[in-house]
Amino acid sequence: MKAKPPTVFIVDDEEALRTSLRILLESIGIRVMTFDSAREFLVDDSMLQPGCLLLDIRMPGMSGIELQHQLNMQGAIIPVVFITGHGDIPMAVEAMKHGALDFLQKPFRTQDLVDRVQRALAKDAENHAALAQHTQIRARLVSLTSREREVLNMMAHGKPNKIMAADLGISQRTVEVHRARVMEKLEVSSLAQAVRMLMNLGAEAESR
Amino acid sequence: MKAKPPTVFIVDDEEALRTSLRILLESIGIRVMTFDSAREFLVDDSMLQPGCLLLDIRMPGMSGIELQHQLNMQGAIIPVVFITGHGDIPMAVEAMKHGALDFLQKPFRTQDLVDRVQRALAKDAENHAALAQHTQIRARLVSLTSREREVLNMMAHGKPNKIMAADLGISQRTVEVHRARVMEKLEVSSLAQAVRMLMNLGAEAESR
DNA sequence: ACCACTATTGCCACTTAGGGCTATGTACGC
DNA sequence: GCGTACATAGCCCTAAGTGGCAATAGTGGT
Repeated sequence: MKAKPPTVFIVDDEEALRTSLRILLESIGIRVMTFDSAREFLVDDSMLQPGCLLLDIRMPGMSGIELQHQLNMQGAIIPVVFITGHGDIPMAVEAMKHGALDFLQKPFRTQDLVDRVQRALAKDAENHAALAQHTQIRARLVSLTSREREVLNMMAHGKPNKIMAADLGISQRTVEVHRARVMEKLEVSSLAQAVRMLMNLGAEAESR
Repeated sequence: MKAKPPTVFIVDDEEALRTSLRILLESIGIRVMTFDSAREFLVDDSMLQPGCLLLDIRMPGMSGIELQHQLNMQGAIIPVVFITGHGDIPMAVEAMKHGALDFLQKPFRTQDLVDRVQRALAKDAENHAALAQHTQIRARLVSLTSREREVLNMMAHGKPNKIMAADLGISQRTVEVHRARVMEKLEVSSLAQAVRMLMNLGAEAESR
């Protein structure tokens, strides 16, 4: 598809830190984009792009924690690494429980930072791969009519056409037609593949 | 099946804390078992029982963190809540990354502790429910012969019997027999159910 | 040697699923 | 009103899966 270069998004109100992080990361060939406030990051569409977020907690206006919650509510999948000089344990624990990938204290060793950025970028690549698959599957599912969805669900539970016909109060032939359309729209050629497609969506939606 | 009462396991070297936690938790009707060292907990089989673990970090001998790693390596599923008076942020972050459910600092409000214990017990109930299901499914899968497993995998990929027969170099009738045995041993009556059973195992095994 | 388990295959009858073709009825938007 | 999308359903025929009955064969253990 499209292999956009991953970018490290840095949100921090201190220009000195932004600059030094930019120099450090660019020196190892990583694209960097900086923001001096959470708002500025939010108005951008950066959270949708591949990359990771290095986020300060204590900032004027919206805090890093608030930004994280905002991103979670928007369903953003970008990995977040907090960097802070004024954190405490409850704050770190809360951030982690809300899905932060890491929580780094200033001052830090550059190698630590680089390691975590790389782990975050790797995680993001995973997320995007999974998301791309889900998006495609969802697109196929929404193209089904409501009747077809009913039939699909019953298929996924192993009901034979005869039973479906009885349950739905329609003829078996009609069920067969719906079933054929379902298979066509989902772009699968066997019931097994259709079930797997559905389970891939359901199972990962539960996880975490 | 067996609804064993959940137990809160407390591992701390300070007797005073053990006692006060015991009194607190037992006062709200929760079973408590205490240990004064990580080793003592490990020799017990408590980590296999339903409940949760309240774990101090700084202890003589094996630290709480080390115990957590040990439990992870043993595949224990018991939720761990750290309680410590001498923690720092990197330690808390590491503990959380390694799957700790929470990380509480002393001194804490009793209500906070109770909340977290209850969340941990709820989480454990979930874990055990999922584990019980997995165990049962695994038991059925191991009862399959290797040939049956081959056929099952091909079934799950939607291959028709004719193709399986060709791939395996055997007659179609034989494939049908294996297929029938698979369905019987898995205690399912449709291909869809068999696929769902397999996916339940695979998908959750990947997650986290 | 005998038994248990597995794998193998054939025959037959019955049930299901799938594809092609055609056709009716309804709802919606232009 | 007309075209489109959707649901409905019949007929015919082929392909695939299921279940019962019977039989051969190799492997491993008692």
